[in-house]
Amino acid sequence: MHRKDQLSPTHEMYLKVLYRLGQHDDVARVRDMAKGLGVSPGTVSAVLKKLERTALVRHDRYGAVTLTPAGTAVAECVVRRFETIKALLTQVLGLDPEIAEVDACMMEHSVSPATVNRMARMVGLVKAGQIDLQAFAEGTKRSQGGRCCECETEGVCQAETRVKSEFHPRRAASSKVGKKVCVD
Amino acid sequence: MHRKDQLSPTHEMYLKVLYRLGQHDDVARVRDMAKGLGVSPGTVSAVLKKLERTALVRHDRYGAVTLTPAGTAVAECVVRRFETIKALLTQVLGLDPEIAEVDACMMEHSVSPATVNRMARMVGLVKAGQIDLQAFAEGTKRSQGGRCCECETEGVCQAETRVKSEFHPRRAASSKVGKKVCVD
DNA sequence: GAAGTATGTTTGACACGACGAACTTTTTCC
DNA sequence: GGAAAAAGTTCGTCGTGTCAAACATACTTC
Repeated sequence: MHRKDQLSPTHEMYLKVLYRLGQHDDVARVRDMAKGLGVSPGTVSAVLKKLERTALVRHDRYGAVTLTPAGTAVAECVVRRFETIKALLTQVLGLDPEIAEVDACMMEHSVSPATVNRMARMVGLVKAGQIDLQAFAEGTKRSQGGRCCECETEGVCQAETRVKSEFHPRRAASSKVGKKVCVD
Repeated sequence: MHRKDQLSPTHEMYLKVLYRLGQHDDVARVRDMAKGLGVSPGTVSAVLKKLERTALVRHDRYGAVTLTPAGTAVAECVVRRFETIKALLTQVLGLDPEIAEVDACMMEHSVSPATVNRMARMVGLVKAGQIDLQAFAEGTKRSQGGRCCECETEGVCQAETRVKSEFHPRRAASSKVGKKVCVD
């Protein structure tokens, strides 16, 4: 499904987590990445090998993991996309930050540049008060609840939200928060 | 990566394509699905088998493929999500429909119900003229171009847009439209 | 400095979603 | 109604991303 000339969402996540770890701690290690990604250390080892082959990370055997300049550039792209999407979801659509993070984390890997760009501009204008969201803010209290609010069909809907793991909202420390069923 | 209790994006796409085919033609066949999904007939056969086991589709050997009521419900959920996201992207963010479709098709499988709900409401208010996007509409002409407009870093950015296949914008009949590099 | 614990790596296995090629059925059309 | 073409299925294979378990290395601590 994914193209050879492009990083997979998975690989982008590895870079992003590495980037975030670099901001918090001095050195990142396999263990930290595994924790941040909700994945086993063995898996991290394997993926790191590929990322090293493409010169996006440097990995001292049994030692520290660091981003190369190229890897950093990619990670920054991903983080920037994430922040923009999250800002749109929270500041324009008024979503709960937790939900916004999960959604943004899924979108950040494949959303088009044009879309991110528009999102950023929209956020900017809203923040600058040039677009008035008063009408939207009203009546936002409801529809936050636990049911599937998006569709009217009866039957099962796949929609679901989950607890986020430290840096990887999409990989839920194996605990789902709410399974929702279309009943309205 | 995907959970047992939830359909994978792939399976949702199969259902969606089947749904769309059902609207256009009388009966859907493997060939049509393969075409619509940009995938080989063998792959369709295999996936259909799984979808049949979970009672989402009915498939007469060497014959027609149809959605069960449960499958229809899921497909309708997906289509509804798609339409809502696309509407937000085009009508609120002013994106080109082609781009909006590609992006919406990627988001439709994992966006949370809460988010879709907010999107729908936002679209509604904008359409009803209760939110004024005049400020946004101005200055929208630029930033549509061929460069990576979302990030300032030098180096390579994974951002890319592609031609959509008939029903599956994400699986581009193997032709990329533009590879973009962060140069700004 | 040796033991015990933390961390990392390797290996073998698995499910998924995809392909191509060989084969089978169905359809078409002289 | 039989041959040729089109459609569908099956089979073997592949790459990805994952795990658990066995093994290797590094770090602590006495």
